[in-house]
Amino acid sequence: MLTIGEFSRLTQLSVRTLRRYHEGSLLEPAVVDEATGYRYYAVEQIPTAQVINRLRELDVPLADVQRILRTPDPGVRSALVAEHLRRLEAELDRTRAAVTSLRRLLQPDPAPIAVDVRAEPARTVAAVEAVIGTEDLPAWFAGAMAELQAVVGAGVTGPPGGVFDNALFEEGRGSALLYLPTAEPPRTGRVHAATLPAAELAVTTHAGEHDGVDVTYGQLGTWVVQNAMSVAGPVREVYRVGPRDDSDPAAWRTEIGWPVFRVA
Amino acid sequence: MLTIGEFSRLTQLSVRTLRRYHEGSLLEPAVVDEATGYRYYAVEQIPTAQVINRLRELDVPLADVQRILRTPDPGVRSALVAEHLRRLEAELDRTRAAVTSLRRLLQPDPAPIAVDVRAEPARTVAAVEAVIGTEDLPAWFAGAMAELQAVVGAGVTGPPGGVFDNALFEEGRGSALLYLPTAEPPRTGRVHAATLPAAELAVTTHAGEHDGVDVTYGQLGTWVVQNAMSVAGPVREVYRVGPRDDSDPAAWRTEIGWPVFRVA
DNA sequence: GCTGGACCCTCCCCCTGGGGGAGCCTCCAG
DNA sequence: CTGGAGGCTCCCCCAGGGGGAGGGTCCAGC
Repeated sequence: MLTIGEFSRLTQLSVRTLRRYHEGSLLEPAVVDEATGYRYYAVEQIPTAQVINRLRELDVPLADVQRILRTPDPGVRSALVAEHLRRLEAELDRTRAAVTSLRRLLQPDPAPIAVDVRAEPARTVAAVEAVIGTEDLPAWFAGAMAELQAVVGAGVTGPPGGVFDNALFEEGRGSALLYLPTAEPPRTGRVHAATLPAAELAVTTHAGEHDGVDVTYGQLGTWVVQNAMSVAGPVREVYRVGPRDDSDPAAWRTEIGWPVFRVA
Repeated sequence: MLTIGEFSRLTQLSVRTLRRYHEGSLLEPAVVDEATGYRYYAVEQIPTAQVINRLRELDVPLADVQRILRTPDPGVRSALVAEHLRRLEAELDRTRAAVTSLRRLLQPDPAPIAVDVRAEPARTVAAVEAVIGTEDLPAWFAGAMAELQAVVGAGVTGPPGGVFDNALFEEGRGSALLYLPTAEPPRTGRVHAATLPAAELAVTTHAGEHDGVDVTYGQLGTWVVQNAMSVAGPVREVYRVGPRDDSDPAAWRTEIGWPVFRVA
């Protein structure tokens, strides 16, 4: 039997934290003295404590740690852990994107952007739609693009594009639509025909990898406001040159179009 | 002039968060209506808001964000940002270590460890010492090792080793010592002669990359307790085979020794 | 057998960086 | 001129800890 202090030394968990884990029934001491309240731990609990420690280092929420610990089947358990590792990967991607965009934001004189205002007619395309969180957007995007290309195949009549609800950026969750233009939109799996409404668009083109695109968004937003226009509706993107067209990210071109109307 | 809602849409910062940033004078609205309390932002503030947003995505504390924003010199500013990126790198290393050690912890039947108890005589070595946080340990370690090797050179009479205060693990901060055995310890820069006291050591050897070493620590701790011994003093490591001896991490051998005394 | 100091207990408040919601005021388009 | 969208403040909530007060317990050395 180990006192909490000894157990703390053996597990690198602070005494306070061990008490908290007891309280949250994450790691119960083997024995609690009824009279004194003293906690006593067993040597066998050390590996468990270490698992908790490592999972916490991976920022796994305590609730999930509990779930993992309570899972007896090692296969299922490692699946749960793998799930969290995927989350870490996604976070790493976000971090990379933030670094890229920060580099762009902090460079002394940002290149001004060229903005066109043009009327876009309504058109019907093959699309995949979902209500999704920004968190899952990249994964959804990749899947939807693959499905679209598989279904539409050679019938493609132009570059792919997307339509993204403003709520997606404002609240982190919203409707997203990915499309491929084609003459006869099929209806297979998640792919179906969708009509993009006509709109007056303020359009600019983002060059380079997609990670720094939020800076261009900001510039476009600034332009829209400075030109006495208001935003009306979801933003549109057209992937003129993407990873499928050129392996060099510097060659990529993303067209960003914001539906606008003149205020003044 | 933009209302807080419009500004929120253009910067992807929630209205709540913008208000909080105002309160913390991180991002002050260009105009605040005295009568109504309404906040109005200028288009020019969009890039600033974006910088804040990206820095927050990198988990830079608000206080540091403020410091970065208040730094006028772009050179100094990017140095501050680079500092945080280094912090991220360090965190990534920690994450990698946690993943490695977790993999070891979760494998069904962990290999039992072989523990020897042996008396170590006192000896004098060339050492670098510091009181340091676990955070900075890897960087300090690399620097100290390089300095030791440069100073001691060919006079080395054995593998390098380290002595680490228990407080380092218990409280995240403590004294660390790295040494190289040599006949005549020189006194140059941070390198000086130090005497390792004689000790009764419970010794085991950790095989493979250093990342999973905490699991071995736990096993050694378990062994010590189960064999009715108590820990007395800082832990010692000897790097029998390290990155300097073999490029394959699987070949590395770290000897871990815990000063003990028999309780029963 | 006693005693002092190390160790343990609970309880409360603090931190960061947000979110939810109540209750009320203000702006502006129809 | 009026209704609803959108603004305001204030308070409580969350995770996952840390600091410290005030008091009880354990045990090694005398």
